[in-house]
Formats: sequence, structure tokens, C-alpha cells
Amino acid sequence: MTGTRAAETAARKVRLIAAATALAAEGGYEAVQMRDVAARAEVALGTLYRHYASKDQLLLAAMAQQAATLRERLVLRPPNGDTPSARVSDVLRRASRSLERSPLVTKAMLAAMSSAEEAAIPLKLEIDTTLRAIIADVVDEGHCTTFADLDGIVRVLGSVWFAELTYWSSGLNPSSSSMGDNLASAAQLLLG
Amino acid sequence: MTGTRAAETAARKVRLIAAATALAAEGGYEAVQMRDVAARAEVALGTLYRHYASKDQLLLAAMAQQAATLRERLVLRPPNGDTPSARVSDVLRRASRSLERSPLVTKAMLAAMSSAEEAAIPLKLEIDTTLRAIIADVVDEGHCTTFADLDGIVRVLGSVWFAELTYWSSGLNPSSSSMGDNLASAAQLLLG
DNA sequence: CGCGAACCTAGAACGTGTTGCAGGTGTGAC
DNA sequence: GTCACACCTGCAACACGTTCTAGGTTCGCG
Repeated sequence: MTGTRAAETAARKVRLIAAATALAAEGGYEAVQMRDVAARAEVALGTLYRHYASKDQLLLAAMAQQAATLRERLVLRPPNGDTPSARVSDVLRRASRSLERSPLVTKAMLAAMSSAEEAAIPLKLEIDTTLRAIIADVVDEGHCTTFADLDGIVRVLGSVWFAELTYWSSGLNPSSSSMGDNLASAAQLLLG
Repeated sequence: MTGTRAAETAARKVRLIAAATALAAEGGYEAVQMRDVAARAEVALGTLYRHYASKDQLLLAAMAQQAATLRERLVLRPPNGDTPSARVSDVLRRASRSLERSPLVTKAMLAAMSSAEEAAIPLKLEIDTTLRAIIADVVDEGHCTTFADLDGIVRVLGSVWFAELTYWSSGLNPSSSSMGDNLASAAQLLLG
């Protein structure tokens, strides 16, 4: 029918990620129930666990994919702005808006991000690396800038981004301040 | 015996926090099991839930207390250093060392910090405020400094602190880099 | 005193993540 | 051909956070 055995297995993994994302979009982290994910992907529960060892790893895999997609999209439409500070602000603003567009999905993935499992570390590292790469891409655009401690700056910006996402996800931000504004202000402090 | 009824209730709450902290110290977040907390505090499970509506709120209450204690201790021993950057580095280093001394407790509390419950927001805000106050106390020491955007700087430093704690708690940091060093470098970038 | 409110206990019960088991089925080695 | 193996299904079972129930005790107020 659809192809070789390996292809079917790959298709199942795709369906599982899609099912998890769909359920997250509908009801957030708690709505991503393993029995439901398996059912929606038309797969047995045991099979789901064969491919993704836990709920958090499933969501992290989905997040890694989404982070990679986000990076590609941002590379396609290069940032507006002359100074590094302006470009970083622009990119982080766009990225934040994109994440805010599906709040339940984003929050579900952030919840998974704060899992304590040893086994989740590689996935988290991958995600972390991708997000930092998004920033580094942009700061260094055109190679025309020389900051004494570029790595340090990128690290700080990554931390601020992560913290802002977490605050936003918990509803800790005063309503007046948006992620985008706070990120722009941090970029200004560090690069401006 | 021990006193009035209200005093006994208060004592129970103290015992509950102590039990939770002790269990966290022994086995981390997962070892803080509600049945065990109740048993160790010699209190019925229902009573535990009467005082702390969830495991995360229990741990957050413990964390709020610990944050307040940390702040007091830091106020008592004022920081070393002439420049704001040096003072902030010093304080954050000391605080990090203090938190690293009981890694399981710290990690358990950070896990609770990333709970998504609505009801946990006030507690998280309180903790967040205390931690930022620790930084603000020190930057502003002696009132002798004028930064254009002091609030923004404190906010960024707080974010970096939070993110570093989270990375450390997940084991995401390359072994060579310690929280203390990364925080000092961020302080240097922002204040130096 | 007598009563209601607030609090406590013991323990059963429920939901959901996770694991385990007892088979089925297709694939590649020999 | 057939054997081993990897993968799948369906389902039972377990653990722990959380909720609920049924009843007991203490406090303050008329």
C-alpha cells in the first residue's frame, strides 16, 4: 500500500507528533493525554511509548521540530534594521508573535521544557541550540560587528528570551508589558 | 498542652513545610509525595490539602520562605565590591553557592516554579519579587549610581538568574561553566 | 448548656502517566 | 522454508496527585 515498513513507521511518528500538537492546540498540556494521542494517531499506546519514552519527550520532539521550522522561516525573511540591536529586536518580536499565536501549544511545549527527566536533556539541548542560533544568526549578520564578548551577549539574550517565555506562559507579566517589548529593551541594553 | 488551637494549626503548617523540605532534600521533587508529607508531619492527607491546595503550591510556599531567608542573610552580610557590577557578581555568586549546597531541594522548588496552575501565580510573583529585590538592593547600594534604565537592568539580571538556575537544574550547562561565572559575566556586560 | 462553624482524621475512590504482558505480523538471514 | 527478530496491537495493572465521604473534636456565641 503506502510503502515499505520503515516508511510506515516514519509515518506513524509523524502522526504522533501531529496528534500531540493538535491536542495541545485544543486544550493545552493537560489535554495531551497519552491514550488520546495514541488513539488520534491510530496507534497502540505501547507503540507511542516505543517511539517517545514519555509525554514530555513527545512534546519536546514536537517543539524541536517547531523551533527548526521557526528558524527556517526567519532565515527566509531576513530581519529589518541597520544595527544589530534593531535586527535582534525585530526577529525576537516576530518570533514572539508567532509563538503567541498558538498560546496553548506554546505553553504545552514550555511545560515539557521544564521536565526534569535525564533522558530529555539531549532534546532540550537541541532546542536551546536552535533558539540561540536564531539570535546568533542575526546579531552577526554581515559579520560587520565586533563585540568583545559576543558569545556572552548571545547567551544573555537567550536567557532573557527563555525567561520571558516562561513568565508569559505563567501569566506573570503585568498586562502592560509584552514579551516583544521586554526583549527589545534587553537587546537595546546589550547591543545598543 | 502546646497552646491554643490557632497555634496548633500554625504549627501544623510549619511541620508540613518542614516535612516537604526534608523529603525534597532526601529524594528531590518525586520524593515529595503528598501521602508521605502528611505522614511525616503527622497530619491527615485532607488537612495537608486544606492548607496547601497542591503539591506545587506546597513547594512554592517553602520556596517563598527560603527566598525571604536568603534575602535576610544577604542583607546582614553586605556585599564586597566597589562597583555595582562587582557587588552584583558577589551576591549572585554567594546566592548560587547557597542554592547549590542543597541541589535536590533547589531542583524540587524550581520544578514547582514551573507549574502552570493559575492558583500558583501569587506565590510565584512573591518569589520573583523577592529575588529581584535581592538584585535591586545591591545594584542600588548607597544610591550612588545612575543608570538610564535601572529597572530594565534589574529585570534582565533577574531573567538571567532564573534561566541559569533552570539550566543548572536540568543539567544543561556544559560542565565547565558554573552559574556563578555566567551570572558574573552577565553583570559585567550590563553594569560594567 | 446547646449549636453551628471550622477544623481534623481515616480511608476509599478516581484520573492519568507509565509499565508489563500475551499474542499477532512482516522481514531478512541462512 | 523457517527461524529469529523487530515491531505492532489490545489490555490489564500500578503509582501518585487529587477529590470525596463520613464522622470526630474544639471553639465561641446565644
